[in-house]
Amino acid sequence: MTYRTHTCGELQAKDITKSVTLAGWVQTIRKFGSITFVDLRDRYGITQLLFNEALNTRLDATPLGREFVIQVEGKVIERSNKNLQLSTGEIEIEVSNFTILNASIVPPFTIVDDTDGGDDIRMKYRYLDLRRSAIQQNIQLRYAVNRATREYLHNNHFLDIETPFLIKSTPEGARDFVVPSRMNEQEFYALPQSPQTFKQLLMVSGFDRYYQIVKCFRDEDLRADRQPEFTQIDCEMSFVNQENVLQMFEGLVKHILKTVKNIDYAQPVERMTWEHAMEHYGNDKPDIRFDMKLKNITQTVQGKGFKVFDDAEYIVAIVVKNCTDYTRKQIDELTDWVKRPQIGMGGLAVVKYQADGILKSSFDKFFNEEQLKQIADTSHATANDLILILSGNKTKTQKAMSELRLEMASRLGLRKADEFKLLWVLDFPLLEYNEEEQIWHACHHPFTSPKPEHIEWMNDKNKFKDIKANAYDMVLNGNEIGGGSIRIFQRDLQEKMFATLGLTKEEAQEKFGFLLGAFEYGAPPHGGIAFGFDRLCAILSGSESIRDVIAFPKNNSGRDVMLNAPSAIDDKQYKELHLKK
RNA sequence: GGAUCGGUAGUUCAGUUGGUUAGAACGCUGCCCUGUCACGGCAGAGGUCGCGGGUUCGAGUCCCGUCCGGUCCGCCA
Repeated sequence: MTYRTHTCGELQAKDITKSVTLAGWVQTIRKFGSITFVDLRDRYGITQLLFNEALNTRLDATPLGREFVIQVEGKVIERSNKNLQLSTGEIEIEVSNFTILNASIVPPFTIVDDTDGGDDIRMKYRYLDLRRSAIQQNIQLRYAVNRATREYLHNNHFLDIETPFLIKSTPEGARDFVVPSRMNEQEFYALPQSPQTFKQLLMVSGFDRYYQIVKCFRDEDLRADRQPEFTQIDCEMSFVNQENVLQMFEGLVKHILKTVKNIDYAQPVERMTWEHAMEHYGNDKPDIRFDMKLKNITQTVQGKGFKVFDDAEYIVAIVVKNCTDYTRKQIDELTDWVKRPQIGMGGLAVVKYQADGILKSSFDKFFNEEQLKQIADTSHATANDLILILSGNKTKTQKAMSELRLEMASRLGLRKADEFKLLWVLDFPLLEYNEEEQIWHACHHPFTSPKPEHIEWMNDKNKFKDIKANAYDMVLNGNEIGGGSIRIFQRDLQEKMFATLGLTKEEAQEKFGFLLGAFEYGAPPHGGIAFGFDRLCAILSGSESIRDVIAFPKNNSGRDVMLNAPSAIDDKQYKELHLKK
């Protein structure tokens, strides 16, 4: 038996008079006395069926309901009223025979693009949600990105090599998911946070160019763009310097943009140092689709008797073009916005550079016209511009202004979903200080190579914060989509790095002895990068959350609400795994 | 660990200062309809207002606790 001769998305005017068999899901039923229209859906599209009881009394569509799976035989005929919104809108099927392959109870939400279902119910019935064409397109885009990645990397002689999921728990970084070992009492595997050490060992083994589109696991709290299990495009290369890596992988992203979105990204990918990004954008992943850079105006505004400024460590401005018409109400609303706990600023100072050249500020009591002009000049504002100013502790103020910059751009429509701007952020610090734990952590990871000229600073704690690494992030529209580094490949430097991070020699040997050992047998210089595959797919599909590009995602609490996982295990399992209940 | 918003019909939501029998839309059921594609018309069914406690003559509404979900901070080498 042949279930179908065609899909629901392919029949056109040229097929008129053909006899066909279609199978799919009932999307909607529209009954008009003795004739009934049924929209039949599969992943390829929708085809309208015509059930005409005047032709045959068996063609009564009354038994059908939404989401029934049916098979129909019939003839392709021309529609009297065409529907130009459907690819199959010029034709319909005059049904001669139909079979209900499987009935459906009434679905809890309607299976249409603009569904009435909320997140919760859609996740519980994810298999129904996945029938919706909007989600199906995301999943198809994900596959397209996967294919484009494999194609590019294969053409550049990368090998896809699988690495194990049951590995060893390591210190630092994210929390590990842990798996108890039945055969090795009181011992545990960990699921990999990334295949980092394995790919480095593959370089030692001479595989030269490796990649994997691979699941990684981190037991940390979730966000809209963070899942406990997520997918990376994980890559590593031998005998490369930083420039080689940047070239190779901006090529990859350009290839993906071309293949998946048909975008010719001809211009070179912009580059800036981490320090430059922090100073001019207030964060390490600037959105460069628009300007509105942060301007440090601390020197310009202090000493004028305005306590808010005089007491601040750092005062920063952004210039919002053509917004002097902002009303008091809008300014008050922005002020409330920066006062929200997530931003946590005390207030917002404003200077309006009016079209007539007159400057007005929210702190006119302390500043005369000329002093306001100095602020305008320092921040490169001209007539018609609105200057927004935040002040306070440097780190917090930079971060808050970075958020305000994005918020203003969103309000002004400057963050267009169909515009893609790539950026390399370079020269990240090697180390960062964790106030809470009072220790230095690796900014990227402990295998990242410091810049050679900074290696000697690893002997001086006071210079730790100044050590830069050969580490780089790729940023797309203000999202970190990938990050990597040139790695340490000498045993002594790696040991020094572990020591810097506070590991004793014994701990380093216990946790990473295999890697230190490998470095003694002729490890080649190497480096690599890993891209957040889910995040990349979310951006390319215009999705707000990576959940929209993952077939079976977890919710905010790390739960799979469809499976109801995680769940309790039975007593027998506790016993076998040598766990106490 | 913390902040914040939400939980009312199958679904998405409204519900005023605490006050009669808790509403709308979509969906669902039945009937009518030969050209719809957001079909239309008529009729109807459908509710433990997340859960527990309290205040009150009276609680969907106020208070306390708790569970669930969204977003964010911390965290995410």
